[in-house]
Amino acid sequence: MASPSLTVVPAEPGLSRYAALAAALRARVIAGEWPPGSALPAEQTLAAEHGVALGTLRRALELLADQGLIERIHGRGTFVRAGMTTGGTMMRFFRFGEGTGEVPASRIVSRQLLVAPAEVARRLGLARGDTALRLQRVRSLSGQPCMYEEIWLPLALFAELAEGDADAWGDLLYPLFVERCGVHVHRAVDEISFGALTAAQAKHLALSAGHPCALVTRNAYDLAGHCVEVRYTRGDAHAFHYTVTIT
Amino acid sequence: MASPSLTVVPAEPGLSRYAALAAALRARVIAGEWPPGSALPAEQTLAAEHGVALGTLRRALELLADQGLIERIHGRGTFVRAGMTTGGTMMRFFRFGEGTGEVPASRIVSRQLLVAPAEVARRLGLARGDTALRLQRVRSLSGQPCMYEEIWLPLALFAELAEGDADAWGDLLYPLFVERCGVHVHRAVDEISFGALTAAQAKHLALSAGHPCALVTRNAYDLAGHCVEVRYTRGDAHAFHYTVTIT
DNA sequence: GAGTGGTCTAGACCACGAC
DNA sequence: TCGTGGTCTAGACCACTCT
Repeated sequence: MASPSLTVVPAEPGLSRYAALAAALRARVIAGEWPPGSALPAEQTLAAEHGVALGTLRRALELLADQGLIERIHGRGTFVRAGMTTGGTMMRFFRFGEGTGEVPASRIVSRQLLVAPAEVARRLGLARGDTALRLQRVRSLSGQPCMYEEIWLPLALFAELAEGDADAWGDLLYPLFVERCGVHVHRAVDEISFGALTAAQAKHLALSAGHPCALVTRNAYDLAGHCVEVRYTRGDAHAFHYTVTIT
Repeated sequence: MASPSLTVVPAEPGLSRYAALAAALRARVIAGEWPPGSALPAEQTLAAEHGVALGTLRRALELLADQGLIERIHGRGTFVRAGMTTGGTMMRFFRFGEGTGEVPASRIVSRQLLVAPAEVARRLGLARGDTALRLQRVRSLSGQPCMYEEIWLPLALFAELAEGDADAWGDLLYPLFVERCGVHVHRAVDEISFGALTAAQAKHLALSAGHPCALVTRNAYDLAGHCVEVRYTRGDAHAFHYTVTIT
């Protein structure tokens, strides 16, 4: 591997030094020079490598930390964020039971290789006619089904999940994605809307067909910004609640 | 008025100098020393006043800017944020028409002085039995009603709005709050949930009773953090949409 | 104690806005 | 041209973590 940028930052036009530096460091992270969870070199080292003062380097790292790319821990070091391991919970959108932080149990009810529908293909960045892995699962709290999910995964990354015992996957998918496929979900965009359950969906949730539901359509992205998962989560609309602070 | 803090920041225990400074400046802003929309003194001045280096003072101001209390404009100065004048639109939660940035027309359908229900009193911080001003209004786009709102205002601040011609208020309330009552809405917390329209509500929206609706319950706060408005906004659940980014 | 990030300082210079 | 905030530097010292 060629030595990184051992010289002065090229002073991009219209960009401050630290902003250009941050972009350069972001590129090095995305290129995999420091994998998720690993530590970056010390500030002094990075500052010397890029030929800037410590303060400028720190500004750049603060930017990346604000953007969620890295995490700085006093006394330990600067680390590439490992991704949303448990942070992406859909429970943020629903109020079931007593609202404890309990992780809902997961049961895979279907796993198929299918041609991705147009909308899914668009979201995943697949070509028309490409196949993808579709999972359907029910999530339950205290034995009560509360969410029904349809999950689409590109085969190029998740072929590993097409086989083997899905019952052994556990209740959380994102840690599984990391362990089995090396995929780190780094950011997700959730679109909320309301609709009605089909008969099939309702059955899984022990509700009646046509019952109102909240639908969360999630696009999940990796470090490089590629969409790695499309997920449709449905739950009883009456259990939906979400809080937003406007400033 | 006593001279502010002309001496060194007292180095609060467990707080960095700039954090303590930010707290001190925040207190001065909330006390009204610099009203919303007005400019703070220059960095050099403030740094001298508080006996810190420029860099430290800047750190404090950056904190307050991140928190949305002040706004820094290169070449012009540092200003106390004037509040959400148009930024608080409920249209962020709905998809009506072609999704233009159009401001919905407002029609006040009722204005009454009523004893605040328990929940409203709690949210507004009123005593049991206190009266409040209740507005009901319909908001329309291209003549089509799309949102129905019930708005509760504490009389102590909004007595001015209990009289006069409400038809002359215009389509936005927050600018009216500033002009007529000197109340700046600085922050709002919106809780989203789902329900069904009562017959009365449905009538205003040209829908049928029991139609599914999205309900946005807003608490609006002023600079000092006091709740100055409670608002219940209802709209057709099928028009609801909202996007959240998770990191 | 060695190594990490966090704070604070002092000063130079640049970029922007208003007059 | 002047006053404002924004950038960059260089260095000292503090606070936290690990061993």
